[in-house]
Amino acid sequence: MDKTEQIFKGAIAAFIKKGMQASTQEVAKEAGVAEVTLYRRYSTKENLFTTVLKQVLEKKFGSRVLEIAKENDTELFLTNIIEDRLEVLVKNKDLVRMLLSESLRGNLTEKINLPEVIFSSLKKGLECHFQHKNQQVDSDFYARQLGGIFLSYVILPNDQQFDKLTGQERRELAKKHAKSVLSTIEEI
Amino acid sequence: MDKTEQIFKGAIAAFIKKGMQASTQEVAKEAGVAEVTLYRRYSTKENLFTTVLKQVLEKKFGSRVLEIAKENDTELFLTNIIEDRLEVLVKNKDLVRMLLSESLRGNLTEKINLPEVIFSSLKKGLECHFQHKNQQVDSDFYARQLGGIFLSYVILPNDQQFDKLTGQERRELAKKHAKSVLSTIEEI
DNA sequence: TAAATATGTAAGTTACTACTAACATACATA
DNA sequence: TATGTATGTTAGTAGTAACTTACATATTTA
Repeated sequence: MDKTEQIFKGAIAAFIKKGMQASTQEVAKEAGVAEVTLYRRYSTKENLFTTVLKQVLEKKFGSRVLEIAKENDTELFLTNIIEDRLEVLVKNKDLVRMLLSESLRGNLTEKINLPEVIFSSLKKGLECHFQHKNQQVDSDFYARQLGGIFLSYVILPNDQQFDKLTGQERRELAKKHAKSVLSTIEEI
Repeated sequence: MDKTEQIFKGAIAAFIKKGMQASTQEVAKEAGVAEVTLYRRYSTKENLFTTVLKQVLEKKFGSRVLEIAKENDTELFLTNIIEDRLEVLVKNKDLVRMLLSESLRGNLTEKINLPEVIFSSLKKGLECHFQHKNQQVDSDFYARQLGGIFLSYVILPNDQQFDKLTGQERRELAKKHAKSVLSTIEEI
């Protein structure tokens, strides 16, 4: 019965449904809390959302990228990162879509600007991996390539639901994408 | 001084700035037209926007995909399609971002749902191309791959502005992406 | 137990916005 | 010239939403 948790869950639910346009009334209702409580705690609607989203972003999308980057085999590294991030993003598809939508509108501050966060995190991972290998690559290009893969599964219509694939199938899909990225790296 | 054109331009300007949340007042101001004129012509704000956007979408994003698909060499076909669509999308980046944002929110009807439009148009192009070549490929997968490339340039931050590349540089970039896609096709 | 703190209720303020109505004016056409 | 049509101006309606205030009640803490 932690009020804070109630508010967080309510805010996220409302946010997923309507984005930042969700009214404080709706948030209060979802949370089972008085509207004025939200204002006493967070002062403004905007502050409420950014506070909540910042925390959720860390919790749900907390980056394992740097850890994965330690893998020495590049194809394996790419496969792992694709598999890992794709799983997280697709699992939280509705939330991700709202975050993207609001980011595109410029409503979200830097720390919760999802494209920014995704891109820079991937870039760091790539830099880390290839530094280990003493290999020079255009990390911007490959971060973009990876980011594009993730975006495509979240934004483009997907009939053959990623969710419904078995672990094995997902791994193969990730590997396929990894090879595609790798092919351009080896070009250099 | 065509009023219709004024209204279209004003509506698009307002839409780019604020999305469907743009008020009719703002549209009227941008267009240099009385607010009530909008209602007399389009009845509702929603109708105004969908009418305007549908037309703009056709005019600016009119698909050359099928034409390009006739190219017999697959690498060339991919390079051409990537170069062509990337140019159009990046040139209209602000508009595209708003369209994506609204599509993600589910505010736009089918005909102007940009992810849908992009994906299905790419898919058709791929099917057309490979049918000519009597080759069987997973067009869903490759349409997704191409779509991901486009999305990455519109959504992800890009410091080395695509806009500022020369024609030659763009072509090389497109070719690089094309080869990446091709590498997974040849896997089969 | 007493005081401080967190919450709920209810009402209100202010500002915005989609949309309408009434009337006036400009312009083209018959 | 007379009439219809497109537009502008102004005012208004009704609904919504962010945020505030005042007061009552519950819960925690000292």
